[in-house]
Amino acid sequence: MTDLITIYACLCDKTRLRILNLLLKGPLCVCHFQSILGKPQVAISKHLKYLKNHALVESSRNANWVIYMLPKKQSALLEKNLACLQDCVKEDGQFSKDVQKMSIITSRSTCGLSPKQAVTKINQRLAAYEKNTYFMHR
Amino acid sequence: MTDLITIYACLCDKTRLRILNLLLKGPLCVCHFQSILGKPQVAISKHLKYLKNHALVESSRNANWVIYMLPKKQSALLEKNLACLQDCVKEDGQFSKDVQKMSIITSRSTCGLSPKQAVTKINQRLAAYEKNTYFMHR
DNA sequence: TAGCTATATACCTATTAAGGTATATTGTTT
DNA sequence: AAACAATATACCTTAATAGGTATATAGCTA
Repeated sequence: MTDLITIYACLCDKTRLRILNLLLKGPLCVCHFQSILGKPQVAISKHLKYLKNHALVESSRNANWVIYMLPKKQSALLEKNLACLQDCVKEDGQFSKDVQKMSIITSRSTCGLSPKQAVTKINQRLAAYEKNTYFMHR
Repeated sequence: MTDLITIYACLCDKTRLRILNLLLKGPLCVCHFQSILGKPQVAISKHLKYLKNHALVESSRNANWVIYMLPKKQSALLEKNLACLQDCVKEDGQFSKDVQKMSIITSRSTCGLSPKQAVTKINQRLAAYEKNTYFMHR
């Protein structure tokens, strides 16, 4: 549905490119974008809204968090451009560092939480996992 | 030199996409863009300037005409994105029609010109051909 | 030189978007 | 219910861009 022009319009902002590059690795929530990209919450939120309005991302709420992800079924156009994007940034330091940070954040364990908190978190993760929106919070 | 964001910014306008799609087939001058795209001269001129400012096209003057073409040496980024563009529009009616029109215009012969005019034109074409800016005018 | 053709530029208007501050909303926890 | 955490929205300011009209420029022709 989203036409080529709109896709390019979404791609012509650095923050949005970084967001999409991260989403190519998996779902992520707003606060993680914040810490990875180092941008204020409102900036992230507005860019995500922009991407969502143009159908480049989807979101689903999980407790207090809203998880963003690439659309489950993508148009051929979007697929091609995301593949091209991935190819274009693969040697770019900033984009690689973003992905590195992401893997650190999403692999964080529940150590340090109280048992109750840990159970809650793990249950959340399991539920999220089944909804294909797996992610982690401290 | 042109970064990815800038390339996407150039690509997020329909007229510019159509211009680039045509240039993928070969050099073309402003007035031909006008007749193929059906846009006023000033619009074409401004979009070409935009593309040139961002190093997505080059130009060279040939008599009264200014011929635009893709850069002789393109960055890897630009190459990838132009290839992706070509792939993305190959099933789009408008872009195909543009190319069809282009081939009609650029294959136009010198029939109907006075001998002197024809010689002049042909010399121009030869000169242009050697400068890799071959195109045709009535 | 004067007129002509092709192209470019100046200027104006309207729209869009980015970035910021403050506030609202939604869901959770106690 | 109240406080809290994560996210979203309203509103403002500034900048960029598209589109249009009018005019300028560059090169050719007679």
